[in-house]
Amino acid sequence: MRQTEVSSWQEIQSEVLERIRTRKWKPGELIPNETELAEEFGCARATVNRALRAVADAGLLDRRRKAGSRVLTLPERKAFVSIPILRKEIEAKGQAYSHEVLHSALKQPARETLERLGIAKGTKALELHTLHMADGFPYAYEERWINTNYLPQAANTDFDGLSANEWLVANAPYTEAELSFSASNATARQAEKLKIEKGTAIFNTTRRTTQDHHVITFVKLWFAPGYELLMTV
Amino acid sequence: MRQTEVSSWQEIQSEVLERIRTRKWKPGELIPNETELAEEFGCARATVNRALRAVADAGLLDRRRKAGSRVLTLPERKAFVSIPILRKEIEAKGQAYSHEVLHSALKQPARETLERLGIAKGTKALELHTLHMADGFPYAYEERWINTNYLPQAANTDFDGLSANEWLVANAPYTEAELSFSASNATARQAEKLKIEKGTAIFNTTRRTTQDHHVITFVKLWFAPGYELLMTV
DNA sequence: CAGTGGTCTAGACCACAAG
DNA sequence: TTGTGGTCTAGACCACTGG
Repeated sequence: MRQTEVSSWQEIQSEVLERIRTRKWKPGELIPNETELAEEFGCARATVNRALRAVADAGLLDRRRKAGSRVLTLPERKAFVSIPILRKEIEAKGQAYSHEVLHSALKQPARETLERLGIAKGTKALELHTLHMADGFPYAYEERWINTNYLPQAANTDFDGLSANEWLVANAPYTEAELSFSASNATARQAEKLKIEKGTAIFNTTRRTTQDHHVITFVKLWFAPGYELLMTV
Repeated sequence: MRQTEVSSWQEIQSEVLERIRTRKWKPGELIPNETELAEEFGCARATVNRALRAVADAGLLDRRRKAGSRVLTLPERKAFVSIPILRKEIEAKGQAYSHEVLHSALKQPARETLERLGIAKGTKALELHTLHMADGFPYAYEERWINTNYLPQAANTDFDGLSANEWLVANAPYTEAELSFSASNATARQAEKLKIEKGTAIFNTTRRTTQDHHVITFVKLWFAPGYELLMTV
């Protein structure tokens, strides 16, 4: 028979997952320590360590020095989500991407926005309103603020060619991001931009990215009806 | 050249992130190989490997045997999302959780549901409608199907005490899950359950979990207005 | 204080894919 | 064919924290 060609830490990981799944190791229970498992599997402790770390990262084990590894009672499985670049997302559907900058101004933001950008009162920032389109139809409407105190070069950039979304990804890699997703009824203004009826349910995203505690940008997105965010675990 | 005197893999990771951020290593560029970096940092190759693996996991590097490690042009940063247990989510807000099973029946699902559950025509499954409440107010309305062919014990379980959500987490750990999020206008029925006005925008989730390719459950959730899904990177 | 996981090392061999 | 990352090992010391 053909060997399954998996590295040993992955095989150990599978075995561990299996024991948790089948309740051989019950929720709340301590599992054998790394040394014991290394003996059982006939491998180095480092290999067991790698396997258990992976299982713990998946949210199924609680690992503590001295206390050992315990099977979690209510595992919080974690999913990966990638922050989308709209152009790619649209092109992945086989549609043509385009965008239009509807508004661009360097101005003093309202107090709420000042706080979100973490800048002082009296400071200016770049405000952008952009409509993203798929095959010419409105796909998402975006309202964005860019912290030009931290990113002065953004003030002199033309976002008609490359969208702010992509320009930032390429020129101001963030270290942290906060995302939120919600639903709301389209306001008259949003409805007009997206060419839909007022009150239609739309999917919203807000995102704030920072670099070493300096806010880079704060953006709100409203998606045209039918939008669906998918992810797998 | 002067050694950079970093010791742990995390410090190396920071240094690598810094070099990517400051464009010392530009997007699309090949970075030195592991052996060279190990020399520069004065550590073992395994330590560099661990650091680079972490950076690659974060979506910033493309690592290939023989080809080397390359800085990605458009990094797709990945966020962790944990699949929520509604009770915990509500309690975390300092509110009291309760739920009510509005409907429970073992019956033959419609064709569409049969497919989603991956079961044969003529088979029965458990249908549940549940209202989740926070401080007595509707929080989310749930429509769920449980694959009782694979999980026969679910048919004899009373979900009035422990919600199906938690019972499944505790009794049928899944190996894979598919999630989707969207927005919609409340239908008359949904509005009635959530005690809101028809047409109000609500946040929807659907989830399908499987265990070794056997579908465990398929569930749709409609959240009361104001719900927000948060995540950080 | 002592047991457990966290990390590092130096060296080795392997798997993969670019040229 | 051969360079690069992927992994394993045996042993060591460290860091945290439970008892």
